[in-house]
Amino acid sequence: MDQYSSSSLVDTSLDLTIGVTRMRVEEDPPQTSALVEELNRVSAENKKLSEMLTLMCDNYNVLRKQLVEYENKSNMTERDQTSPPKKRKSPTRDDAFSSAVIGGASESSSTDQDEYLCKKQREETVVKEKVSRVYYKTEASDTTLVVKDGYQWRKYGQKVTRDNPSPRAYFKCACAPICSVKKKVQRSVEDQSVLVATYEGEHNHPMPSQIDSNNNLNRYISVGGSPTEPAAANRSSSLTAAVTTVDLIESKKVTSPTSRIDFPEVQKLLVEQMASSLTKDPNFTAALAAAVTGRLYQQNQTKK
DNA sequence: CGAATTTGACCCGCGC
DNA sequence: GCGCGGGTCAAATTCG
Repeated sequence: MDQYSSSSLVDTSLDLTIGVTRMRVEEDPPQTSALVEELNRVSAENKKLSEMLTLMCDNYNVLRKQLVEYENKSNMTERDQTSPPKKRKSPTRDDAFSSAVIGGASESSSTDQDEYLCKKQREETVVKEKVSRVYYKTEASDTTLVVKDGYQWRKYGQKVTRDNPSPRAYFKCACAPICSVKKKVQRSVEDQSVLVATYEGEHNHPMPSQIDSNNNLNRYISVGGSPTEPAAANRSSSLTAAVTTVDLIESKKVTSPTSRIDFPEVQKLLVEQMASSLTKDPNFTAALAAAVTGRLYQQNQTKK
């Protein structure tokens, strides 16, 4: 949580004015004023957007605090009730394998007692397992149930469930059985463009995409939990998109910090590339739309 | 040709 | 006990 609140302090400005203003002034005075005006307008807009984003982050933090408090309260009451979890435990060989390895009792013939112990261990691990849900905004036309969260997954099943007409895809972490994290991905009933990913468990290894930091995946800024845990419960899709964009901007900012200072032509090129890649990037447009609609919604709420 | 994905069969918990 | 439904397995298929 603190990690995220710190992210709200991050300078989200696109900083599109870098050196360009000075460059133009020297070259072509008649056009400069218009360009400067345009740049000022864009940076003002940019400033507004970053303010909105900061505001949204703050609001999110407040909401999240409330949610955590609420969850803590409900967990306390759940603990009082001694009834075991109703949901069926995954009776996978992975679980049996892991519990056997942890217990150091592999290759033994399974007696009833062993089975019972395994079952008990399984129950305990399931109770301990972190289950979190993450919403991803995608194109409605995009029929794939692929969520680029930075980790590598292996699909092991797909099912159409009763409560939702769209199929649910089942994934295991590609590092299984070392990492026993699973996720389910299904389109939201309410909004087909929203993918709901349910994560079970925590990764015990770093995110593979961290090595390749320049790819444009839907990377996360961890809001809660461990840094390797991508999911945080009940994150809104708009926020995810906004967060992605902040991340994206930041990554683009650090692409070539030295060339920005030294070479005006490179600066110009960089700015153009940045602008074009941002406008082409669906994540950016989605984040922008989310930020604006969020703000509008907020204004409507305050008016009422 | 090996790895990844698809998909029908199967397993198991739960409600009736 | 039986059927339903969610979850998993594994053979078949596709892909790079």
